[in-house]
Amino acid sequence: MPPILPPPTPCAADSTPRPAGDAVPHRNQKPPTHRQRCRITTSSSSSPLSAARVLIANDPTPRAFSALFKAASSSSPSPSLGSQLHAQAVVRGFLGDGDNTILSTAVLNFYASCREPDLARRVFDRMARRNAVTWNALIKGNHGGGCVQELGGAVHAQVVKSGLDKDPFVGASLVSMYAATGALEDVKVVFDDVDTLDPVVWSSMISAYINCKEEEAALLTFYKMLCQDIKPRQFVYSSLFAICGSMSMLEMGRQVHAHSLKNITDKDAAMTNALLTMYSDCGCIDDAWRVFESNDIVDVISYNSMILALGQHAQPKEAAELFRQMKFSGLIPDEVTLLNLLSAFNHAGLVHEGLHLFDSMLDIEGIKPTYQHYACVIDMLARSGEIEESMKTIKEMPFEAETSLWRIVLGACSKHGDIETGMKIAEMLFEMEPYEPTNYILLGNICARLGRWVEAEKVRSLMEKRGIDGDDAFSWIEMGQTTHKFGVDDRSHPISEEIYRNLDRLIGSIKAAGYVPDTNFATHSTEKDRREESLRYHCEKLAFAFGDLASPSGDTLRIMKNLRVCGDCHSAYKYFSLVTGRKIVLRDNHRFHHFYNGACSCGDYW
DNA sequence: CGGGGTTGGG
Repeated sequence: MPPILPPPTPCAADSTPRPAGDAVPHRNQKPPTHRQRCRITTSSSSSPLSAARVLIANDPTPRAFSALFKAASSSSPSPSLGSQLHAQAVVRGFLGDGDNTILSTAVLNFYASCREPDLARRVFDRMARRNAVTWNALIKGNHGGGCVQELGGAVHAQVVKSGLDKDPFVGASLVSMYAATGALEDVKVVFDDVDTLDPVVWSSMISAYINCKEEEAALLTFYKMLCQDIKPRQFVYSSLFAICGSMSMLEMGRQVHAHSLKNITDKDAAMTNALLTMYSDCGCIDDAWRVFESNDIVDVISYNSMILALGQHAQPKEAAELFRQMKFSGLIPDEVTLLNLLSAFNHAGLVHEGLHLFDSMLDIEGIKPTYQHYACVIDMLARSGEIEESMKTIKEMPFEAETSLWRIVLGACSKHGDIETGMKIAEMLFEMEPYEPTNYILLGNICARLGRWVEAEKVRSLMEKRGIDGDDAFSWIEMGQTTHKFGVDDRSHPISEEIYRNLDRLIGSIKAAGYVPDTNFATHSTEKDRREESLRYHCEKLAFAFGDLASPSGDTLRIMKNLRVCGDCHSAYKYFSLVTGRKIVLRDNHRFHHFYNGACSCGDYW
């Protein structure tokens, strides 16, 4: 028999001061009525452990057990607490042979939320009767539990046999179960069989497409849903905002925002947070601020999202100020908060502030640095030129460095021309992941920056010999309803000739203003004038030349690039903003650059 | 007793 619940003395999980009004029976109190016994457990769902003590101290009903399991499932479930409760219920004979579908389902659901599919399965097998809810709980235990392939299909077959595949609750669960493993074909089968007039099934279908990286299909599903006259709820809008943000579809994002204002009256933190992030991801930090400030449901994630956004948009001071405001408002920062603030300092090269925060994390904020925090600080040290210090930190940290972290340091070596350390790391990386193109490109860049063109060429030919190809660079810009995409030297655009003419004109005027092409960034050619030529038609320059042509002068241009912006283009953009008087927001794969009046918000540190 | 969403960016 498993141990019974711990005695009601303070323990690690329950040492926090008890909030006023929490249900703790006083010694001289009358025993609670049956009604009260049910209510006690549900009202103290914020503290399952203390609720559990209350329950066991009194005379619990099966119904009370159910409520307790429910409470325990929602807030970071603890498997040990669950199994103890389970044992208590067994002792009382509540899970005997009789009809106890409701309590059994509650137990089942508890194990499911703890990701204990085996235990869940055992409870399920012992149940005398099963209904849609039971099946649903079992399915929930399957995805995320890691045994989906083996069990998922079998469960699905059983569900079909019992005729419950029409049930929208079960359908929604099955959809997300299959989506978790990327089994889109199975998702579609479930979706077609289920009663699709249910809004949640549509919602889970949209999420399924997002999980499987089919963003367009997700949007299409949204349209189909509207055509069926189904009113979207907050869940759907948060998914859509996430899509629009990740794809930088500002126009679409604004439309979905307007749509949500018409359809959603009650506020919802998750939806608003997604909206905030959408505007930030589309380069509109001001709109993100507006959403944040007009939001009266502000939670930790709201602050985290806004601090992240400010960091990405090169506003570390504002991020730090918001962090203070967050603590002042009584919200407790979590590890993501600290990570986002650290990364805000990192983006801006505020090494001193970053190190100070990192060193005081545990003592002042009570948060133990995770691997991510270390990686951020190591990135910060390396990029600011403290490569030795960053190597030391890697050795000292209580985690094993992953290849992505080594790659960051390699990038820093390239930036600071540390060829020795760079070579060492590159060799190690070639061993660990011989087919990762970035490693070759970074090492090639180190050689190129030091003018060692022969060695740079060697790295390139090695890449070719191994059949490795880097990602093609491309940039895109939204104009009204259309997205215009440009590759390097791309001439496929319908008005390509005009674009090239405009770019030549622009380059002429920025050269007159003092722009000098930085040929260090042209690694594809060894002769100097060929190198300059190869820089001239980089995709981000083409995108700007097009945007400048296609929009009224003075408009802000928002341009995206799939890779990190090249140094020469960064310099050219500063001059572009000077000679055209435009504001330019450039999003690369890492952060945002705001160009205005000849300068960039990143202060040339990136 | 039940289903769907948001932050950390690779």
